[in-house]
Amino acid sequence: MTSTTLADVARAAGVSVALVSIVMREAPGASDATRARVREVADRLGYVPDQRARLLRSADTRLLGVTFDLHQPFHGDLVEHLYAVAADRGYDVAISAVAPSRDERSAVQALRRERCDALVLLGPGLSSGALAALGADVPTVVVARRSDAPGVGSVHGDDELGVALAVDHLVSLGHRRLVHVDGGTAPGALERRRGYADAARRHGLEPWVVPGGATERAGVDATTALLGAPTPPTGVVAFNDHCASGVLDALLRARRDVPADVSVTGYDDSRLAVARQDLMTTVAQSAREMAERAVDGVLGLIAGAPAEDAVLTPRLVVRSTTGPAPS
Amino acid sequence: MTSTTLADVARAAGVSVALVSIVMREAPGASDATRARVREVADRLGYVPDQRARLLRSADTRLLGVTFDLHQPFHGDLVEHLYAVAADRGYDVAISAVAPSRDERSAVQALRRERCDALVLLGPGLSSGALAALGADVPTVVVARRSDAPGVGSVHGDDELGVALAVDHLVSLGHRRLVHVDGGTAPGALERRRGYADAARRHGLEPWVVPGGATERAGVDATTALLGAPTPPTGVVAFNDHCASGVLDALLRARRDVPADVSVTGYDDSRLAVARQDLMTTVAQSAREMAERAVDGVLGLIAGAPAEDAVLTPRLVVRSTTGPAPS
DNA sequence: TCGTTATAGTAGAACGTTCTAGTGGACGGT
DNA sequence: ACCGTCCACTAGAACGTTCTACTATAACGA
Repeated sequence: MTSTTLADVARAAGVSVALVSIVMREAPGASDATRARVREVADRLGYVPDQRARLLRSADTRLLGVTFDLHQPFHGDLVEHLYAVAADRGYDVAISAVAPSRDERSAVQALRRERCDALVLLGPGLSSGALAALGADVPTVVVARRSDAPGVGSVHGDDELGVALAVDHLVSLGHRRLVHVDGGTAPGALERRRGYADAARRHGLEPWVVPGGATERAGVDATTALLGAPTPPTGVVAFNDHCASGVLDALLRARRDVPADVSVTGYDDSRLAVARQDLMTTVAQSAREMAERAVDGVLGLIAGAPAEDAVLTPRLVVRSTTGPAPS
Repeated sequence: MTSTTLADVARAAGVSVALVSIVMREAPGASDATRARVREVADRLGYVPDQRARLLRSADTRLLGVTFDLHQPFHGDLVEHLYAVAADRGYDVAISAVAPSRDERSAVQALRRERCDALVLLGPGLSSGALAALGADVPTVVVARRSDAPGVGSVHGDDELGVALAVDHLVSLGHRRLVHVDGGTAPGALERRRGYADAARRHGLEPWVVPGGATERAGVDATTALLGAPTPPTGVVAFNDHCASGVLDALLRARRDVPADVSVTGYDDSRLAVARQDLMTTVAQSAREMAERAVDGVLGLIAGAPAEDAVLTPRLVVRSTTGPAPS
């Protein structure tokens, strides 16, 4: 039941431990003949290298610690890309989940015990003080959040620009009565609110913001209230895809046709945006690009570069929930 | 930048390495006075124990490896509970994600390198041969799937019973024209199909199954086809919540009222079931209970008990997508 | 006074790997 | 014949912890 070690393989192959290590690491210093023989023996014994012992020996672990929220689909996308990007740069990834019953401190602590070379935190709720303290100990980059902590890098989308893209799109389709169902106190909500207001004014429109949130329910509730308005909007810029999904639900229930009567935009281009029957027009943040900037950010920090704040340009994805304004 | 070790703390506190180890582990063998002093020094130096070195020394790692699908919300729930249950049993959890770009083999291999004491695989797609081979090396339990591999435990819901609960519920509401939108080749689809057919016949109804799938789109497509039938169903038993969500979408689009015209049931009680405006009637599998059975299953295997197949009893959650059959 | 026993503490091996500093032999040039 | 160089390979230390075996010291009963 106890696992095979380098020493077992060495004994069985009649060579030294060091040589087996050389062969397993594909390092120079062994003839092709012995290489083949050692490999054969290792396979036969079912040898699996012990990661802990390996890392313990070498100074750097080439391990990137990532915390993410288990219930945030976009984090799933990010983690997937982080695996790929890190592998490409020769790094391994250790992930640690955050959930209602498992706070961020525990998640980070678990990674620190693993002695990760650097940390990538996805949408962390940590205070900027805690973040700064962490960043002082280990190279850290936060994703999908602005970093206000010195020494800690960050990667996030340009939310103001993203919302402006949605507004521009609707205006170009002839819409004049635009409403923003906002994100309340969710991260990024402030920027999106501001982006909406600025864009609206730029087009000579009076900003119209109703309180919402980051969930379907918030979208439903806001829309129900809106439909009672004397002159309902023809275009809705929702805080995110979840919220937009709620908006669509409520509109459908109220027998409004999308996009003939009302156009709706989401934000995030999550799985949700393409799961519904009507594919959603939304603002996409490239998970791949975010992952790349995050990994390169921490690698920079490891190499001694100063922390930087990477702002990515979002992209409008036009699908079937937006169309010409009703005449 | 290099981290503080036991030796550093020992030197600073003027005691031996072993004593610091004793204090950090809260093991007996140190006076309260020194305990306090050593702790103070450790805190001051910012000592964080090195998990790798610690585990390397002790024979068992008290580490449970878990693989899960990044894009499966129910897996998120399971992982969250696994963290809690494992902690309760004195075990730590290492998670490794499966995603389109990261196959199960890599995910499992990463955990094996960590020398986990046991493996819990959530909804694995591994062949039963591969599973058996794995189980021979390390105690393994699969969750949300039947294990056909000898030596490998499993935990899953009683799908036939779950679907029967949904059918019974609809029949008790007076429905007679029930259709099952099935899950195609998805895991569990076969059992749910069978459960539906048996239950229908038990009530003297002719089973009516249409091909579906595990996605919103499948639900939409199946429903669109159904609405063209000469006598459309009054009750729809969908393969899962995603599928049911698509069914609801399509019904709403077609101006059918739920539940006045048609009743719909989902399966899984995922976040989706309560995210929609109309809270979904669905069959719940307790994630908490699954996590408990899974952890206890692997602990049993570690202790030398034979592998077992735990079948959990599902529960019907009645919400607002089901109601009396139209007269 | 003397053992006996409990308690506080220490030295050093061990875990499985990588890395440094070699050893010894084959080969080639002078 | 001799020196140098390259190559395949090895011995043993090192990483940071835990664990076993051991040594002092103090307290206690007789």
